[in-house]
Amino acid sequence: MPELPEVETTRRGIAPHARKRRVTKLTVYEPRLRWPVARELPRLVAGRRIERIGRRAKYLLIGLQGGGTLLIHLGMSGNLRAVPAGTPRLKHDHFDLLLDSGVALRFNDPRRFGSLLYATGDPGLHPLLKDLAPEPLSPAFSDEYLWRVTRGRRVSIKSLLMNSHLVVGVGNIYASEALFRARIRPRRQARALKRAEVGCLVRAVRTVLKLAIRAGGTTLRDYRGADGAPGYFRQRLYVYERKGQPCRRCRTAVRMLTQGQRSTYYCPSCQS
DNA sequence: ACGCCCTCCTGTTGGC
DNA sequence: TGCCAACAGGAGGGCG
Repeated sequence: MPELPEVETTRRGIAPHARKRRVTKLTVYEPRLRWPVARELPRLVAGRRIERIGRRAKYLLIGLQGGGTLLIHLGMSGNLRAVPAGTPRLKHDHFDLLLDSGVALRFNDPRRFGSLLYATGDPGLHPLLKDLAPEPLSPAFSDEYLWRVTRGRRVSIKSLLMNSHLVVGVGNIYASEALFRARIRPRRQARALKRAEVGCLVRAVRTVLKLAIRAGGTTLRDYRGADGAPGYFRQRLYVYERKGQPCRRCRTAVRMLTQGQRSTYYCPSCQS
């Protein structure tokens, strides 16, 4: 589920609840997530004020008074929602961050690919964050940057878009959508892209992520924002999960192929 | 360094 | 209807 737009939507939904609040208690019901939740985390965060609620790539960052930061990753099927304290726990609810306002930030993740980590000091120096590519909505993600990292790469451009050491925030949905918008076939080798195509792709990535954020993300199955509402970008998808259906630009049937064990969708007529 | 493939986990879907 | 394989939004890690 959650690619950058969904994580950003979650961040925006959580922020009004979390800002300036104190963490009353962290309750971990199921520590067996993608990375085991540190046993000492509850006593480490209890009583501390939340000073900042940020995002880096697909990680939510909850900055605490005194310098530490909670890192929350939603994995494939995770949600973080603001619920009233005492709301009955459902299956796959793995932790509650209870706030002094009586709101709990509740993490639900059926597949348990998500994570709850803690960084001391600068979260950007955490091992899982330190080698991430620039933010796609920042100036650092420039034509020049993508041109440089695509040079000499034999990997397909679609797989490259999903490599978080080169591009962050773009997952399986938005990789297909960005390539459609840039009119580039997903199987092209990254190194074969022309300069103009790279520029077009940078703009396409930015545009699709911004539009999806504006729509509250894409809900295919599980995804819900912090208030429980689905995202509405699904109805704006051009190719993703539209195999066999007419391309919304030219009416040619959308095709599906497999790259790196992931499904890719494209229009054989619009994209070359 | 690079690129490919496997893995973690549960739930849903589609084919027989 | 039931069973089982395939597949699902991420991404670290191991291997050649």
